[in-house]
Amino acid sequence: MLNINQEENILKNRKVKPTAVRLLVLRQFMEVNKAISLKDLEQLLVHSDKSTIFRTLKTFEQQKLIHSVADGSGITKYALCLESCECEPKDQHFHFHCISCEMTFCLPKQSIPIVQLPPKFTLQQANLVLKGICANCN
Amino acid sequence: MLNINQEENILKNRKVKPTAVRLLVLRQFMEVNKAISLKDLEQLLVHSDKSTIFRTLKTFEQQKLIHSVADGSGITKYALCLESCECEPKDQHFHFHCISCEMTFCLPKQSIPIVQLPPKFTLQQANLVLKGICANCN
DNA sequence: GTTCTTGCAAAATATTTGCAAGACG
DNA sequence: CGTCTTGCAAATATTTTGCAAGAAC
Repeated sequence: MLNINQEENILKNRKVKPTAVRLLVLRQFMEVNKAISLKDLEQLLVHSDKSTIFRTLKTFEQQKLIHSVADGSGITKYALCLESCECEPKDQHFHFHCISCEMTFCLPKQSIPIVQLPPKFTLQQANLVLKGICANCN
Repeated sequence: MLNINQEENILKNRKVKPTAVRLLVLRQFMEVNKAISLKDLEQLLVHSDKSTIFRTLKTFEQQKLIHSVADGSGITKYALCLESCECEPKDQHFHFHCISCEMTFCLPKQSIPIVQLPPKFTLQQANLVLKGICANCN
């Protein structure tokens, strides 16, 4: 299928060898459209090993295919880096965490707020996590 | 000392019985002036038990004396709720995480950026974590 | 064959709970 | 006494690594 080739290309573009598990993990990210944890993936991909998925996440993260999201749930989640997500020198990540269904979504990119830092502090990345109730739960 | 009474009052004001461990934990928060983890406290308060400190943190959090900080380090940290930190319906937390020394500081309150949420999403809290290099490491 | 990936097991790290003894009123 | 707090031990959850077998090139 063309789809598979597309996913393969995504990986190749980031210098990640498109192995079976990696394609499965990438596909999950593309399908769910929200931030998911290692455990989530474990349960979605019952035939792949936890540690393999773990290392896949680290590889993806390193190659900027995904980024980690600390949404305060205590479990590290990961989300796809879309075009609207610039995983570059000055990262900016916006996420919404629903305190009802516990889902975490990426929000479309918006301009970063101007925040005053104390003297001599230099900024590299900004993560904004908004919490509340999502449309489904409202 | 007057100081102790002051700390006792802080606890009493939040309906928390000022026990020995609680006073020690509160004092640590007031002294360090940054976000600290359970493990940090364990090491600072060698004579207090881990689980007691843990429950103290939960109690403090519930009574809005402290709030948790997900700074992406993988370890949950906690920081004092100062006057500048309104742990109320519309929470806003600003933190700075130094990727060099791994310290996490509370930033003084600033107005939260206006962020456009998708339809039917309602906002209750906003957490902004900025990452970079702090003054000490710069 | 050499390098990279995978699965299994297990280690390492973090968080949380059960329970009985003790403190406090 | 009765309630709340504490320490100890241990369970649970989460993240991470070692290693040998297998796949890819």
